[in-house]
Amino acid sequence: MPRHPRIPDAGVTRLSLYLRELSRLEGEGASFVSSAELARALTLTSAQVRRDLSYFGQFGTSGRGYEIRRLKRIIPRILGLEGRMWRVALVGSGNLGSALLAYRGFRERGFVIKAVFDKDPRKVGRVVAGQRVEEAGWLADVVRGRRIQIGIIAVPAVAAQEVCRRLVRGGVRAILNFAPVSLAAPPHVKLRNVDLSVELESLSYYLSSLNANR
Amino acid sequence: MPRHPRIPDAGVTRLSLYLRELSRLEGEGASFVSSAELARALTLTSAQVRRDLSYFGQFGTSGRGYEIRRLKRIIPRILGLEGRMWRVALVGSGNLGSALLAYRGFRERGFVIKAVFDKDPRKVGRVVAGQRVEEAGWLADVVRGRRIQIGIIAVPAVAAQEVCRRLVRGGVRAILNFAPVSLAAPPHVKLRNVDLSVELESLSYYLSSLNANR
DNA sequence: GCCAGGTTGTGAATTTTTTCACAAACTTAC
DNA sequence: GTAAGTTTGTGAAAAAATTCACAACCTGGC
Ligand SMILES: NC(=O)c1ccc[n+]([C@@H]2O[C@H](COP(=O)([O-])OP(=O)(O)OC[C@H]3O[C@@H](n4cnc5c(N)ncnc54)[C@H](O)[C@@H]3O)[C@@H](O)[C@H]2O)c1
Ligand SMILES: NC(=O)c1ccc[n+]([C@@H]2O[C@H](COP(=O)([O-])OP(=O)(O)OC[C@H]3O[C@@H](n4cnc5c(N)ncnc54)[C@H](O)[C@@H]3O)[C@@H](O)[C@H]2O)c1
Repeated sequence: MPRHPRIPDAGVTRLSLYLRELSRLEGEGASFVSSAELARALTLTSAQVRRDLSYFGQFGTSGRGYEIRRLKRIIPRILGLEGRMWRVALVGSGNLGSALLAYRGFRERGFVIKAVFDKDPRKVGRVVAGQRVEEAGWLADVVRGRRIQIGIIAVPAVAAQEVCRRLVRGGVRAILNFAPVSLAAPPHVKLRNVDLSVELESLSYYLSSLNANR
Repeated sequence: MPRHPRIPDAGVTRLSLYLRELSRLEGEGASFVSSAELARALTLTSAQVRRDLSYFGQFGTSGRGYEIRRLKRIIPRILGLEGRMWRVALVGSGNLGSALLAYRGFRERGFVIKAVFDKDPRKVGRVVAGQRVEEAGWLADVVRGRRIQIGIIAVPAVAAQEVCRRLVRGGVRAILNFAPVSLAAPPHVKLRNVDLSVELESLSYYLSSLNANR
């Protein structure tokens, strides 16, 4: 199987968005979609859509656009979602962790939570959304034992680096971090941060009347 | 007061990260920080740090670096966080909405939730984290009446566009959207999306062995 | 006052990402 | 079969973002 070319980071994100949009279009009964339509729905340019897809092959038909069913098979393949479930560990079953755990959308997209950890003895043993919360002490061993590949960190900032270390020790190769700290991890581990305060602050920047740009 | 220059979108995000990091450094007793240190902590380059800051003025001292207390006053000013609280409406008090509502971090960063809406009669009237959940029917009027500037959408995807419309009608000028749909809003409204499935899928892309790049 | 060491701010160069623009390809209608 | 109308895929151009690299500057020691 061919090695994929270098696509911009933002391009990978857009592939996911195309996939989401394709499902919606299919639900509406459409069978083909043009780059222009897709672009309009996602506020991009049609050239961008075509370029993103062209990194991976030629999937369109001149004069018709892209066959939705075809793209819906191809994009998951590109994203590494085809015919598999990624095994995920969630660390921290507090407010945010519980919301993530209850969310059914992840499974539909190919991610299944195989372990939930907390260090609070009052939470350990509880069953949340069908998952038993486990003692964080054995995190690394459990993660390794269950062949978990992705970790989600939803613990307070002070604990996040230590949790990250344990996840890495357990062998995960990717981490989604919700704690507002910058984590250090070895280069073979892909880190991704979601910081909601940062998102709001960015809105603030654009709101504040001084920055009337855009 | 001078109009700010055009800084890359990612640069705005980094300003928030600098601010976060500065608080940490201050907590450790530091009083100056160099661009190289800041860069190391956030896995950026020192040139990038200097460039980002230089868009807004000259805040450093050759040979010493940046005075932490000074930067901690200046960055909030740039981000529009100085001496004010942004008034926020949260729509949807389900799993995710409740987690957001309970989060104390937003207030510390200058965002205060002034209204919470839900359309489920069983949820309306409940008090979550000190906030009474209100009937979503009057959303636009309430938002306008309380002079709310930012909306957070935490409702199911199918309801998100309608909620967006109402928020806009109520006069918000920025929206943080958690629903996995692409929203349409007038150009004066700044939209920002957080799609956690997209984040996971991006991790999947980098994990999947076909993409050994990076 | 001078020197050694360290760091900024920023033009210029480079790299990355996006957009333009059009030949080639396909579709539909007649 | 042909013509009119679409839309792709992609070189080439443009724009945007990042990095290089260094003069200028500041500090602290002596
Ligand atoms: N709740 C939100 O909406 C929100 C918003 C933005 C950011 N965040 C961030 O997400 C993270 C979690 O937030 P939350 O609101 O769920 O906090 P929370 O306090 O409700 O939950 C944190 C959970 O982590 C557990 N924990 C602490 N240390 C641990 C460890 N070493 N190992 C395992 N578990 C441990 C705690 O027992 C608790 O159950 C925090 O870093 C927070 O800053 C949350
Ligand atoms: N929970 C998560 O971890 C998670 C993760 C990723 C994405 N999301 C997205 O975030 C959104 C919320 O997720 P959730 O898990 O909290 O869902 P949820 O079903 O727990 O909560 C949704 C809430 O919105 C309310 N609601 C529905 N229509 C409404 C309307 N028109 N006006 C006002 N309120 C309305 C419902 O009554 C409910 O209380 C969804 O779009 C979901 O896809 C959630």
